[in-house]
Amino acid sequence: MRKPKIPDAAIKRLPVYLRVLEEFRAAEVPIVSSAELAERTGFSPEQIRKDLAYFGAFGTRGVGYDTALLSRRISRILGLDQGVKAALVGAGNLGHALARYSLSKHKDVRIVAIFDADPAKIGTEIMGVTIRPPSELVEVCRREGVRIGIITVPASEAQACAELLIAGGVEAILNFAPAKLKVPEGVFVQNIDLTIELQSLAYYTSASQSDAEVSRAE
Amino acid sequence: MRKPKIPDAAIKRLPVYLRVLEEFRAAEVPIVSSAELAERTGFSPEQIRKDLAYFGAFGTRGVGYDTALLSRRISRILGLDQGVKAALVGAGNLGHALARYSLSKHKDVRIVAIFDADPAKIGTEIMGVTIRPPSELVEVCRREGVRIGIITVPASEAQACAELLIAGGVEAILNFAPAKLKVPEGVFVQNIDLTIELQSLAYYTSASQSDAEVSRAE
DNA sequence: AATTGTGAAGTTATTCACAGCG
DNA sequence: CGCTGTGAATAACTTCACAATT
Repeated sequence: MRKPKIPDAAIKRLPVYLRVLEEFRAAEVPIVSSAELAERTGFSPEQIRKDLAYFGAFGTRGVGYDTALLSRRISRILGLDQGVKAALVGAGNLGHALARYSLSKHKDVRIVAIFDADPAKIGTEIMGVTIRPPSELVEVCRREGVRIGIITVPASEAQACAELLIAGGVEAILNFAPAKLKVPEGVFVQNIDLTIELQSLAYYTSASQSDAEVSRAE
Repeated sequence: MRKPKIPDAAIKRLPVYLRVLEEFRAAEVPIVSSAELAERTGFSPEQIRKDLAYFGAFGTRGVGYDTALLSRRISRILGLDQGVKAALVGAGNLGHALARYSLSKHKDVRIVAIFDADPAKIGTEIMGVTIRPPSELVEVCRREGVRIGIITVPASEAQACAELLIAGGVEAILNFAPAKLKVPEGVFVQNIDLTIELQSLAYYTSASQSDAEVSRAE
């Protein structure tokens, strides 16, 4: 069997298409062209067509894409059609905010378990989900069929949390801790590091460019 | 004035080097090789050398990099050495969490102003920073010399917030709202969209695709 | 007539391989 | 000898241009 090898960048765009398609669907627009999707997503029409073509031919030449059909197809490609269960580890400020945000907004990726080591938090609830001790993590994840882990603990705890999640059967991790996780082959890690985002943004500010220490010209 | 052509991806790695260098410095390690930095950051030694070489020759052949010197140089390249001021717009769950996190952790990028339209929040404080109404945004950002804007408002408000920030002199925006911001040339926007992250992670889970190549973190 | 789907060309980023230097 | 710095090769991704299709 051939390996299609689809760019990670393309996968990241699929949820954007999904969101815009839902907006069109809500507005009862039955068909959209790649040009219209481009207008709303900010990506080029060619890129959109290419991204979709990686997974098959979903459009009709001369017409466009059926919004309802394409939306379903993308959900299916991402594995969202059956619903995906996630576990959150770390109920601090950020974890708490993410849990509330996610639980209120997402239905396709649902946080079904929350873990924290703080005895004061264990037993309390965030939007109906009870906070449990890490000792229950592996068993609960296995029992619930959790596939995505979200790590919002301090950097020093992150690796241990990742290992528990993986032992619990998690295959993809969203890591907010400023730490490089070592994971076995087959586990996907996506890092979101606020410090990195803010510090790299500083570069695009005129302050960093002004006082140019020019190295050596060639 | 023209910019040298350095990959955005390389800029994003600089803060990672900075963090690891600080760890080495804290451990009183005076010199590190690109191989050691690679070990700790997860990037390849060649990539690290190339990234650093974009800005000049900071190492010593046959020896390595002076941790203190390189750390200072990277701070300077990013424009962190003078400190960078940021404004947060939207003091909801996520905004609140980010403000607390950032104010407690970051010294080089500092949130100096927080804005929210909710009258109940205006006048209250988050870690010593008073929440102000959007009507004061432009003037406060100008007066304080704010360079970075962080948007944590609902999608429907995001574009208006971006415009206020830009009117206030902001050149770089970290946008957490699920919306495509239209900004003038010269303004840099970095989007972080939790829905996109979670939905795209679902793809790397066995439920969606049977044979996937994975285990790469970014 | 209009718009998709796609090989080819172009662009950008990463890895290789080794020269250059301490 | 060891490790950096860098042109060359490779790989990854995007854009172009147009044939295919309804």
